[in-house]
Parts: sequence; C-alpha cells; structure tokens
Amino acid sequence: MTQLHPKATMTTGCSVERALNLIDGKWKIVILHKLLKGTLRFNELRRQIPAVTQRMLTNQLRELEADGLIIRTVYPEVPPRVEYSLSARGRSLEPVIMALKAWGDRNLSSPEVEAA
Amino acid sequence: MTQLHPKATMTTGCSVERALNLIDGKWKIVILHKLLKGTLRFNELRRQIPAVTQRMLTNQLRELEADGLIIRTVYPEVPPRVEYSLSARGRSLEPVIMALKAWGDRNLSSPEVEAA
DNA sequence: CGGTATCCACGCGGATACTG
DNA sequence: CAGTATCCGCGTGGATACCG
Repeated sequence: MTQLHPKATMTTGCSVERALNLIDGKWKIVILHKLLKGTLRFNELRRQIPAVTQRMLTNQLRELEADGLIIRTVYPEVPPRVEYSLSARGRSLEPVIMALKAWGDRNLSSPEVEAA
Repeated sequence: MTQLHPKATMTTGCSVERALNLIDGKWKIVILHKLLKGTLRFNELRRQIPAVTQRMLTNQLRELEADGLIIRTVYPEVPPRVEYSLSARGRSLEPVIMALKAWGDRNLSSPEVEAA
C-alpha cells in the first residue's frame, strides 16, 4: 500500500465546498467527463487524457472509486481487463460537467474576451 | 515580487480541461459562489470562508482577476476599501456553480441551504 | 483595512523501474 | 494490460510578522 489518496471525503464548509472536495484533484472532472460517454478501460482513459501520467490516473481513479463516483470492474482474464464506469452518483454530476464544458466551449474556444 | 500565481491561463487539452485551469485552486469556485450574491470586501470574503487564510485568499483573488473572472476595485479612502465583484465572464460561470451547489445539496445532504 | 514578505513543511505529481 | 514501488523536485499553502 502506497497510502495515496488520504482524503476520500471531507465534511467542512458549505455544500459548494464539500462538493468540491469530491471533484478536486487535477483530473477528476476530466475523467468523469470521458466516462460520461461510456465505460472505458484503463489505457483507453490514458489515451483520451494524454497529459495525465499513469500514477496520477490510478490515484484519481482510486479516489473517485472511494467516493462512490465511479465503478471499477476487474475481469479475471489472462490479459488483465479493468473497466471504469460511472456510478449513479457519478452520473448525477453530468449537469455540472456539461455546464462546465458548455462554458469552456463558449469562453475559451473564441480567443476574444471581455464581451461585457 | 512574490511571484505567486504563475498560471493565469493555459491552453492544453479539451475545453473541459482548459475550463478547469481557470477554476482550479482550492478556493476559486467558493469565492465566485460568494460573489454571485453581490460585491464583497476583502474581509467580508474572509468571514464568509473561514477556512481560507489571508494569503490564499489574496492569491486566489489575484488569479481570478488575472483570468478576468472578477473585478477588483480600490477606493482610495483613509481606511482602505477594496471591493470584489464578478465580471461578465465570471458571472457566466453561474450555471456551473449553481449546478455544483445543487449537486452538493442533493448528494451531500447539507444541513443548511442558502437562498440562490 | 487590506494587503506583502518571509520562512518552512508537506504532499502533489512527474520520471523511472518493476510486476502479476 | 493495468497497475505498484521508489525517488525526489517543486509548488501549495499554513503561520507569522510587518506595512501603507
């Protein structure tokens, strides 16, 4: 045991702060976003998020699992196969993720700024 | 120069990742959430977010300002007065923040609810 | 009041090597 | 394929003191 992800859940502050505790970490939202489209294997996730390292991906996946946002399924096959999918709780974050994506598409795709 | 907040903006990954770069940091979303209700002074923000330290609050506010999400107004008065408010861009994040808050309220069963 | 400046600890996170 | 293990730099962020 490397004793990573020593957080899982926290109980401080308002609902916004507490919600953030579940989705902070550099890659959680991105991972959840990818999984919205369907179940993915470990290396499929890696390929879809090139900037993440293996270590970090594992770490974030473990935290997401510990928080009940994703489901990790191991198939005891000869070439190991592990699939990650959203739990009901994780899927309930879809409005948040899509709102964030919509905002990103609108505010970051266009180089123009400050449309007051 | 303390050389803090050396990020401001990044341009990597998909729109979700890039959007996250603007709102990562432990307190940004919380700050934006508080400012949704109206302009606040520095110490008013501190009081509304007890867990944040002065240093971090300053840091996060500077980054938010650099990213054009909030507006910092200094009133040259004898007891200094600095007010923070959302920019148009920052206010456009309201759907994201409210979606997150709604999710937190529903999934974390918060003991208290604040009026939107 | 609204910050800076400085010191310092800790853990995040990258790089690399190894495994069942 | 899907991880662990280990090393380690560096940024994050707390505590404290000071300032205009």
